[in-house]
Formats: sequence, C-alpha cells, structure tokens
Amino acid sequence: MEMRIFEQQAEIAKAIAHPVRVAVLDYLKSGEQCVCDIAEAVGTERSNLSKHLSIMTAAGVLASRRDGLKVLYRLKTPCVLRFLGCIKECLIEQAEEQQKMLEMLNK
Amino acid sequence: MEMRIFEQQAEIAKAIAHPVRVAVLDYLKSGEQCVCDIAEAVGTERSNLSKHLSIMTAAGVLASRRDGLKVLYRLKTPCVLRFLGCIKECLIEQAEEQQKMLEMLNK
DNA sequence: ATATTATGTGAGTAAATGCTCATATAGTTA
DNA sequence: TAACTATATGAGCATTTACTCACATAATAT
Repeated sequence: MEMRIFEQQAEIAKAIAHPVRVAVLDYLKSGEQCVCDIAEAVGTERSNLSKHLSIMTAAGVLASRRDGLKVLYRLKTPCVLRFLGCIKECLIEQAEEQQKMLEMLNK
Repeated sequence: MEMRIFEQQAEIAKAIAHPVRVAVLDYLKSGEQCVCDIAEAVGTERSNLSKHLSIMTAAGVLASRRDGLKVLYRLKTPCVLRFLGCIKECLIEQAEEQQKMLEMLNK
C-alpha cells in the first residue's frame, strides 16, 4: 500500500522531470495559454510539445479546455508551483555551497 | 540561461522520479542510515540500490559518509522533504477530486 | 463542400534508464 | 596476510522515453 503511494509520487515527479516540461509549467504561472503560445515561449516543435502536454495532463498536473480553434492549458493545482519552488530552493542551496567552496579555495 | 535553470530543475526532479528513490527519501526522513538498512526498508537488491543512491548523490539530493564498513546516507538538504510534501499535496488534491466525482455519480 | 488554422496521434528510430549478475574496492577482524 | 562484510562498479540486456516526420482530427470561415 505504501509502495503504491511512492509509485504515484514518482509518477508526478516524472511528469515534471524534463526541461521542456519545467519550462511549460513556469510559463503557465501566468495563467492559461494556448499551445501555439506555449510552443513559442519554450521553443519546441508543436507535435513534440503536444506530447509533453498530454503526459502532464495524464499525470494530473495540467488541465485543458478548448476555445474555438485553440486549446488552452493551465496548471491543474497550485501545488505544482510550490513544488518547482522547492526544487529551486535546492538549487540555491547547492549554489551557495559551491560558493563557499570557492571562497575557501581563494583564501 | 533560463533554459539552463530549467534543465537543472529537471535534473533534480529526475533524481526523485522513481518509486524506489522516493521510498529511500521517505526512509531517510528519520536520519542517516546505512545502505544495508535502506535496502531492507525499501526491499531492493544492494547493487541496484547502490545505483539509485549514487544517482541521487550526483544530483545533490543525498550526501554520504563512511563509518567503518558501512556507508551512511542522509538527505543533503531539508528542502527535499518539503518537496515530497508538495507532491503528496498534489496527490491529495487529485484524490479529493475523484471523490467528488464519485459522490456526483452516486447522487 | 473546401480550405485554413490549431492541435493530436502513430510509426519508426535513437537515446536514456533500470535491472541483474559477476567482479572490484574499502575497511575490519582473526 | 587471509578471510569476511559492506558497498560500488561494469557489462549486457530489456524496457522506456524522446524526437521527428507524416498524417489525422477538430473547429472555423469562405
């Protein structure tokens, strides 16, 4: 049972574990956007992006609705953002540590 | 430049995006542990676990120190835990939504 | 109905990931 | 030093993932 939870947590992490997908999530902070605008923002082929979007949708990270010709994607829950924030914190801590190392070396 | 940050964020997410690795992180909440205890806790082959540990160490998520014959691993920064907490929140939100669906269907 | 625009999907291929087994290394004890 | 315990690593293989291209579908407009 507990293993099932770990699997599901890993599923969500997987859905985010790709630079293009992180970029998409970051872009969607500003609200829902159509595929074409997302594609331009992250600089990816449409069909490739389309697959990344469907992966994240399947994982429950994104939701979408159609508006005429366009399909608008949005973050399904705000916790995804907090999540990215936590990762950023880790990076900041890593960078700070490296800086300390650097200072030690320069002394 | 921004893309580099997305890549690094994805790197960290990747380091976590595996059920065994999530289980390890969860187990290490309790403090540093040797490989043998981790292996028993998560139920994995030693050599396999060893690789998962080195992946997470390379990503800067874990740190280790040797103590005699044993090698003790620990979470490198507490933000990793907050991080898992965020994923759990996402799961909880998903579950709640499904429950609402269920109630609708039963009405 | 046809053309046009936006998005999604399937096949094929290249690359990355994960697992297992056998072997190597590091430290301990006799 | 030899035997033993704990951990790490490399080769080989199977599986999964990502990308590209061509084509399919959906909605709109003429």
